[in-house]
Order: sequence, then structure tokens, then C-alpha cells
Amino acid sequence: MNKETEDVQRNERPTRALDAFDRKILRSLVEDARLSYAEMGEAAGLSAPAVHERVKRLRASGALKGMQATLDGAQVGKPFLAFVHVDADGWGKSQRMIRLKEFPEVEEMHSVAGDTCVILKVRTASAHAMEQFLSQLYVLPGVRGTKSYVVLSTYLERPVQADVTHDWPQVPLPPE
Amino acid sequence: MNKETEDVQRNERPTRALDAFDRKILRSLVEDARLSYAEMGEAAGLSAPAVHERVKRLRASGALKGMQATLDGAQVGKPFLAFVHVDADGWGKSQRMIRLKEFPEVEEMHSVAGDTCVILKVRTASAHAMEQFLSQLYVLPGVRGTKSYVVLSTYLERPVQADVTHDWPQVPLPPE
DNA sequence: CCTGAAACCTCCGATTA
DNA sequence: TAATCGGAGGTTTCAGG
Repeated sequence: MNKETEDVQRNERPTRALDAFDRKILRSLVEDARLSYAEMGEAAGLSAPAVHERVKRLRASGALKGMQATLDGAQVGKPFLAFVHVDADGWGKSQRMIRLKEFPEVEEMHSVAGDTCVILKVRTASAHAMEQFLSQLYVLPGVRGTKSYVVLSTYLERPVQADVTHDWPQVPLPPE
Repeated sequence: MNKETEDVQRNERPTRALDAFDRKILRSLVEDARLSYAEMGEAAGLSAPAVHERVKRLRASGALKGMQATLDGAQVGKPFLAFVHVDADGWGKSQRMIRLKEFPEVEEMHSVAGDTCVILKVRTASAHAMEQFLSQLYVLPGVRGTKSYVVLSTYLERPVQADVTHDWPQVPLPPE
């Protein structure tokens, strides 16, 4: 087996730091994942094959997890969005909550520090479907209670940004 | 209409319901946004040009908002994630919070029903950067207080799913 | 990392059901 | 209205340097 090409994968360190080229490529791809390698290369100052090689490396390293379509929840039949705080009894049990990923309604699931154990982001077709989902939640062992925050308006929803060197925006103080 | 508010509520168009072809195409694109039209067509049972035409239509209708790269927060230098509940004084003022989108740290911003006004999803390089961000938050007029939920583990994080006809997964009932 | 080239894909117009 | 076919031009992904 050829070892020359295995450098990145066999690296002892978790990940080599991204350089400026990588960051520019990632920034382009976060904006539009269907850009051609030539277009990314133009923005980054590289040839298309060089970009292609870097994208493969970024994928292999895990920094680039994938490229996904972003859908409009309302227009694909899921206009109802809520954040659900779940209080659970024990942490051994929480492993079972991983089964929640079998519900396509559940988009995110994080364990958190604070006055709740787990935060879910759940998108359903209706309030009724949300109610059904919540009833399924209580079937899980150790689930003590839930508190739901129904989303009224979404003002911003975007993927992880690949910052360049980032200056803090100055939030302007209103003259009043 | 200014650009900010246009982003929130641009939903109007003679939108026809999605058919089975559209849903299959969207499902493919949510899995991998860089599939060729030929590959999508193979999964959907259409020719490449037909798929291309439908993707253009789905884009125009807004059901398909875009294609984005999904990055690993930790590996692009933002290992610190939190959900921030913001209590605000008035709703007229909340329009001003839209400026928060200038912070690349802010990934989501929703107004919600419940015991808080706004939920933010914020990803930063460190606890210190989060503190800095929160201090900027309090500069906004009308911000009364915040409550942060620091994410300990992320078990699931994925885009809006384009369901086919969906059967509810059976969560196994424990014997009681 | 670059250039070059073969295979593949995109995307147009024309045609057809 | 929406699908398919054909083909010109652009893209991907190899080489080799």
C-alpha cells in the first residue's frame, strides 16, 4: 500500500491547522456548495486541481463534514418549529435518547449545562404532530419533564461560518 | 422593503405542492449537495435535464434555499457552543437585534413563545469570546437579561429533512 | 503546486407525449 | 406543461513535471 498519500490520515495530531487557502475554500463552500473547483480556486488563488485536492483533505480530516441542501421548513411541509428542553433523571438513561435521531423531526440534540439536561430542535408539520412527538418523548425512561419554546419567527438560520481573521462588528448605539 | 425584513418573510410565489420527484431530489441533495444531476435522476427516475429543470424550479420557489458546506465547529476554531435566551423589553426594539447577524458567531436567531423572547445559537472560539459576545448583547437597547445554556455534547445536528411518507419510529416501551 | 488532456457533466434548444 | 434527446462548452480528475 502506498504510504505517501496517507500522510494526513495517519497524522498523530488531531488535525493540522487550516491555512489561509483552506479557510478561503471553506468560506466559498459555506456560501455555495455547488461552486466549481475553478471558481473556488479563483477566489482562493489556486488552480482547480489544487482546490480539489484540498477539499478532499478537508473532508478526510473531518473539518468539512459534508455538503447539504438547505430547505425551507414551511415549504417542505414542516412549518412548526420548537426548541424543547428535556429534564432527565439520570445520565445513563440519556444514552437511550440517541434513538431520537430516528425521528426526522429532530434536527438537533445537545446535552447542556444549566437548568435543563438536553435541548432538542424539533420541526414538525403541525402543533398536533409536535404533541405526538412530545408524547413519544415521555415514553423514554428517565424523562422527567419538558419545556417547549415555540418559534414565532426565524430571523437567522445559517451554517457554521468559517471565519477569516474576524473583527468584532461594532453594534451601533442608537442616539436616544 | 429593506433587505433585512425581506429575508424574514420572502415566501410568496405561486408555489405548487411538491410531488414525489421533487421530494426524492431534495432528499438526495440534503444527503449530498454535490451529486450530479445524472445521479439524482437515477435515484428519482428522471433524466438529468429533467432533474436540472426541477432543481431550478425548487430554487426559484424557495423550497430549496441553497447548498452549503457543513463544517466541524471545533476544527474550524469554534469549539464553544451555547444557546442564549434573551429577555427583551419591547418588540419594536427587537428589530434592532437583526444586526446580530453581523456577528458570524450567531448562527440562529428566533423569537419564541415562552418565558423568554429570543433564542440565539452562538458558536465561539472560547468561553472568553462568548463572554465578549454577551457583553455586546447588553449594549442593544431593550435587552433586559440573558440566560445561557452551554453545550456539553452535540449528539445530533442536521439540516431540515425532506420526509417521504414518514412512519413514526417505535420507541420501545419499557415494561411497567 | 502547476499544466494538459480524457471523460464526464451541465445546460441549452429542439422535439415529443 | 413537462419529459427526453443531442451536442457544444465547461468541469472533474487523472497524469506528469
